[in-house]
Amino acid sequence: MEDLRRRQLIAATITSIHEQGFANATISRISRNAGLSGGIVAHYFDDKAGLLAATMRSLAQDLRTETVRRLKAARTPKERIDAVILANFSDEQSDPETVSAWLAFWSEARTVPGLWRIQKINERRLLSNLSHAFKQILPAPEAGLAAAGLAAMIEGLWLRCALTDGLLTIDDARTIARDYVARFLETE
Amino acid sequence: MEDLRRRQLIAATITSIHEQGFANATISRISRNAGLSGGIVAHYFDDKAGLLAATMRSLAQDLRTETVRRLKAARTPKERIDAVILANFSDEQSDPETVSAWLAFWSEARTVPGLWRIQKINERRLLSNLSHAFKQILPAPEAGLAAAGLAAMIEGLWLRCALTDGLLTIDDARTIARDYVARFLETE
DNA sequence: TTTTTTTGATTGAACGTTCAATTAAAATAA
DNA sequence: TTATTTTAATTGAACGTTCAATCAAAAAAA
Repeated sequence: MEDLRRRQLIAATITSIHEQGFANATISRISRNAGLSGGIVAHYFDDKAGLLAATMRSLAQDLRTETVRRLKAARTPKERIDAVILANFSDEQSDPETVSAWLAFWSEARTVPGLWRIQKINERRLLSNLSHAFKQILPAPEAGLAAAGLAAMIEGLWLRCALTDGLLTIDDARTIARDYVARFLETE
Repeated sequence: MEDLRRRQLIAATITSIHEQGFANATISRISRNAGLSGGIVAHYFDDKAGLLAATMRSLAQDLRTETVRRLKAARTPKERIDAVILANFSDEQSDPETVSAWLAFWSEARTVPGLWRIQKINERRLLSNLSHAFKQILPAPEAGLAAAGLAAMIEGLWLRCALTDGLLTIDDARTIARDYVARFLETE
């Protein structure tokens, strides 16, 4: 029951942020979206800050699970880089609600310590996955540049997906990211 | 006097967003930061929404001015692309307060029509500047990919500058963006 | 003086939190 | 089984706080 309710409220938080913006994602709106009463948030998450932190943790966890799953199937460094790209642009990770929520949390995390920690861990993991793989196929200085560049590009593509309203599709994003990687590898 | 006050309040809005986050950028805090009283906002901007829209417009205007200035000095398509990169990563456009404010407005613009229009115009201009230049030195399909890719990368690098706390410097960002462009041009 | 600018107190609405009351479920006893 | 007790889950209203908006009054400028 506890797990179900927590999942319900986290899902309703993401939906609320997507539909009305972070500022209007109030406890009463979130709980109404979840089909529950307002008081339930305090029961399962202590307070609103707890619900928001749990929501961001849930988003990070989903992305991590998807990434690990695809990395396991990858055999070469090149495949590992592609796995990270495909994980970030999978259907679940790049649906509009998820992307909207990520964008809101990026903005919010800057000044909220509890969210900042989650953000840093996530960011480190992305960069570490990419660095490790690039270092096996490129000389050190170029590998660092490729990893930082691809990490920035992935998040930039997410941002544009959230802000372009269909002008840039997930498929375009995949193509652009993969093309970027290919340009590093074809000189070998 | 009117221009001075408007500039004061817009600057105070950007500072407030950077220091306390968008949610805590209240009228009383913004006006206190500007050394003025709370009522002044209504006098010069009607209401808070007016001040926020004016702030985003001011950010977009500054970026536009800087871009136009550098584009005028550019002679070749390659120089025009570099001008756009250098404008986006100039000292004024990429200082922490400005980047924090942009991030907050990106998030907010999704659900606020008045901000969404500003965002769309800005986005179109960036893409148009890049597309036009790339089309003069690359075949059409590759030019579109390069323009979309560089636009995403520029915003992704901004995002990382706002969220990495000095781990990625403006200088790194410039290097990564320029390297991306170079990889398109060296195959010619 | 008249007009413009600025203040700061006031208002009403909306928010997060808290908590006593209610309901449903589970455990125990008859 | 049926009745009773206990536990847990959930509600919804009340409270105090904070905010944006309003406005009458004061200050400054013309």
